[in-house]
Amino acid sequence: MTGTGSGPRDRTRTAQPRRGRADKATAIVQAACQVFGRDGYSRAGIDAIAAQAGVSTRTIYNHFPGGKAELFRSVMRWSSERVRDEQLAQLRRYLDLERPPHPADLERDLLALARAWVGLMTDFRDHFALVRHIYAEAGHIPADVLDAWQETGPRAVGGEVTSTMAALDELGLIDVHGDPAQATVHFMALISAEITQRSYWGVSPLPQEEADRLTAAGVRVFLRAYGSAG
Amino acid sequence: MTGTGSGPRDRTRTAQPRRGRADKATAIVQAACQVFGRDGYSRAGIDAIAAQAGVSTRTIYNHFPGGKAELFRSVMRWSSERVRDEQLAQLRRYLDLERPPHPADLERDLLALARAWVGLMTDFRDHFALVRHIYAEAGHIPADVLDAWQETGPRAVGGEVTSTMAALDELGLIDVHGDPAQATVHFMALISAEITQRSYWGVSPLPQEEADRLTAAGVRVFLRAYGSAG
DNA sequence: TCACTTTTGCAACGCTCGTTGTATGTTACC
DNA sequence: GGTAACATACAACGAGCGTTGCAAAAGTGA
Repeated sequence: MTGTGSGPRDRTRTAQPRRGRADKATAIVQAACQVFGRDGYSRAGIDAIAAQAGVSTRTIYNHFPGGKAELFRSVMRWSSERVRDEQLAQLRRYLDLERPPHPADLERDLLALARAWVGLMTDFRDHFALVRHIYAEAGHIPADVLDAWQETGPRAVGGEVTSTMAALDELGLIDVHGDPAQATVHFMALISAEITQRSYWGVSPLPQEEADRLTAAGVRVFLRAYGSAG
Repeated sequence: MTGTGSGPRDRTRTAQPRRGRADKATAIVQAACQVFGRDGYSRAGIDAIAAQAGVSTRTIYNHFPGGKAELFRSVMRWSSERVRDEQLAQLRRYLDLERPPHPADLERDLLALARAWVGLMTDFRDHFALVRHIYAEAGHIPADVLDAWQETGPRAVGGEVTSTMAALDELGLIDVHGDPAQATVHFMALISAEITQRSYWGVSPLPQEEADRLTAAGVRVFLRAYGSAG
């Protein structure tokens, strides 16, 4: 059927809605984030990404001459920077060290931060799905790409949280037992562990109130272990 | 070289070492566990699995008529049962509820269990790599297969640990604050969170002493939060 | 030694998919 | 309005891979 030999003649079909031209790149990256997050690198097809972006296959190669690999790298950078900025914004919003919280308000603020972060898991579901694929396929991603991603993404956020933990320790609001970095990891683990487990790592999301309950429990446990009285 | 047209004539090559015949099936599953864990479902090739198992491609299809999909399901079952049995064995070894620990020995026993479990992560590296792929590709695995896996694997272990937590609570050794399942999740998260993070989810393993230190820290934090005094 | 099962090598099919070239159509800018 | 940059449709190539059939070879057991 492909060889009817009709040639480029019957191009009568009246143009799909053509938009701008520079934002195509971001549309492609955004669509690629969805498809890579859903299917992973190997399973994800260029055609699927093109369809999702409302763009022709050829356009992808025009914007990303490196093909699938370059596109994936771009998605990693774009998505992790976006989420990192959002996470840091929430951190500064709920734990502004210029105006440290009253001891009585510490749990409230930590809980607000935790809820905001857990909310980001559903707001940026594609991103976290992509992250799962990244860790699963870490052995097939060039080391420098992996390192650069870790540096600008998770490690940047972790560093900021660690600074915050250290500051809270200085203020006597918590007791990090000499290791603010460890307190950071434990905090993040406690607020997300049960949710990620119960929701199949985000595959089947939990009702809001249930997620809130589990988050609050994590914060309480953190404070039992790291509260200044503990 | 394959297309010399010589036909099946020059079969002079003197037979590779032929072994038994029934254990080929387990050899295939074991090899498939390695390859699936390393490469994931899509990337893993039947040829690679056959080579790893020291078996011809055709033999795989003789043992698993369902092809790649059936083989993957068999690997999921086989691997998770193996690890589950090992985890349960360690649990009963270090926390035998027939002979509950002295309060003074609780931390020692919890730490021993935690270290044993963390050790399994390296002993069964292929399995945990496979698990990462399972979670990343959960959307592409039939729901019943996923559920059956969860049931016989993680949930079985979690249930046993939860029973243990409840029993320790009854004995006044810890205080689960009314939710032993939550204590279980938090325990597992705390003992493994920093290790999985620092070791790139197991891609670049940590030195033994470092892993021990982080595990011990996790256990201490757990006891600060869930100790009967807390 | 002789049937019978299992394993193997090999070729081939069919399909998917990444990638590229090219001619045509469309949009933006001056 | 004309020109240059950008997008699209289409076709095609090539490689990889899952899968199957088949006949030779090797092991197994009486």
